[in-house]
Amino acid sequence: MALSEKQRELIEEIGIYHENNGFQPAVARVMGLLLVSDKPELTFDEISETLNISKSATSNALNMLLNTGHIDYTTFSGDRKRYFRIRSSNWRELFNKKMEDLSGLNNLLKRVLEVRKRENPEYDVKLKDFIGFLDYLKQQLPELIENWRKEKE
Amino acid sequence: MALSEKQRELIEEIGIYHENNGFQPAVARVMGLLLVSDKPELTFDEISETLNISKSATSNALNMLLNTGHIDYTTFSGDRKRYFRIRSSNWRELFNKKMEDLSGLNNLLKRVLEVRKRENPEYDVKLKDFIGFLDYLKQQLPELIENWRKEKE
DNA sequence: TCATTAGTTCATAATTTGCAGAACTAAAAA
DNA sequence: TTTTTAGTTCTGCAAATTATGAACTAATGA
Repeated sequence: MALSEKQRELIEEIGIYHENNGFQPAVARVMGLLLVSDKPELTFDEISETLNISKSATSNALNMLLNTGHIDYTTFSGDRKRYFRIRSSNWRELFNKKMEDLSGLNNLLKRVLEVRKRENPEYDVKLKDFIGFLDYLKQQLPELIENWRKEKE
Repeated sequence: MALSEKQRELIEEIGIYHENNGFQPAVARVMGLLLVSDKPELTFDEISETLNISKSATSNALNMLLNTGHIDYTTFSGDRKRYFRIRSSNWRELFNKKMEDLSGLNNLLKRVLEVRKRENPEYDVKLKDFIGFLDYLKQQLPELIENWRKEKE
C-alpha cells in the first residue's frame, strides 16, 4: 500500500479528528486510511502493514468499526480475505449522531430546570432560551435537508 | 451544599456528557454542579466539599474552566472568596463549537477528495454529496437562527 | 506581629488506556 | 494429513491520565 506524503499526513489529521470524537488512536487511523487510500477496499494485512499496527490492534479496530457500523467488507469467491471499506451511508449517520448528541444535551438541560430551584428565575432565562433553540433546530432540520435536496437538482 | 438525590444523579450524567466531549472527570463534575445546584454561585470550598474532590483537583478544574471561558466568578466587598458560576453566554459558544467541529470535518473531507485518486469515481459521489450538505448547512445556519429569533416574539 | 483564609504548586500515587507479542483457532489448500 | 492462511484472544507492559496530600504563598484580619 503505497501512500503519498500528503495521504499520510491526512490520515493523521483525520485520526486526530476521530480521536477527539472518542475513538482510540489505532481505530481512528484505520478510518483515516480507508477514507484516504487510492483503493477503496483494503485487506486486514494491508491495513496492519500500512499503518504499522499489530495484528491484535488491527483485529480490535476492525471489529470495533464493524460493530459500530462505520465499516463493512466484501469478499470475492475463491479468496478468503475480507476487503474492508467505509460504509458510504456512514456520512448521514455521522451527522445524525452529532445531532443526537445535541439532543441528548438538550434533554439534560431540560432536567436541570426540573431539579434545581433557583430563587431568582432570571438565571433560567438564558438556559430556557438555548433549550428552545435546540428544539427549534431539531424540528427544522428535516425541512432544511429537504430544501437542500431540492436545491441540488 | 445540600443536594437532592436527583441533583446528584444529574451531575453525574452531565459529567459523563462532558467527559465524552473531552473534559476530564473532575472538571466535568464541576460543570455539572454549577449547572444543577440551587445556588447559582458557589465558592471553592463548597465545590470541593460537595463533590468530594481535593483542593488541588478543584483548583485545576476551576482554572481550566476559567481559561476556557466556561465559567467566571464574582466577588463581594469584604469577602475574599470568589463565587464561581457558569457563563451564560456559554450556551451559544458551545453550539458554535459543535458547528465548527463539523466545519473542520468538512475541510478534511474536501482534502480527501484532493489527495486520493480512485479509479472508480462512483466512490466519490456520496462523499461529495455529504460535503455539499455540510456547506449548505453552514450557509443556512444564520438564517435559521434569525428565523428562530423572529418566531420567539 | 501572628494567625487565618483562600487558594496554588509540586511530587507522587493510582488508575486507565492502548498496544504489542505470542499462542491459539478454524477453514481452506496442498 | 499437514500446512498455510486469516484472523482472534490473552497476557502483560508502557505511557498517559487523573487525582491526592502536603507544603507553600499571598493577602487579610486580629
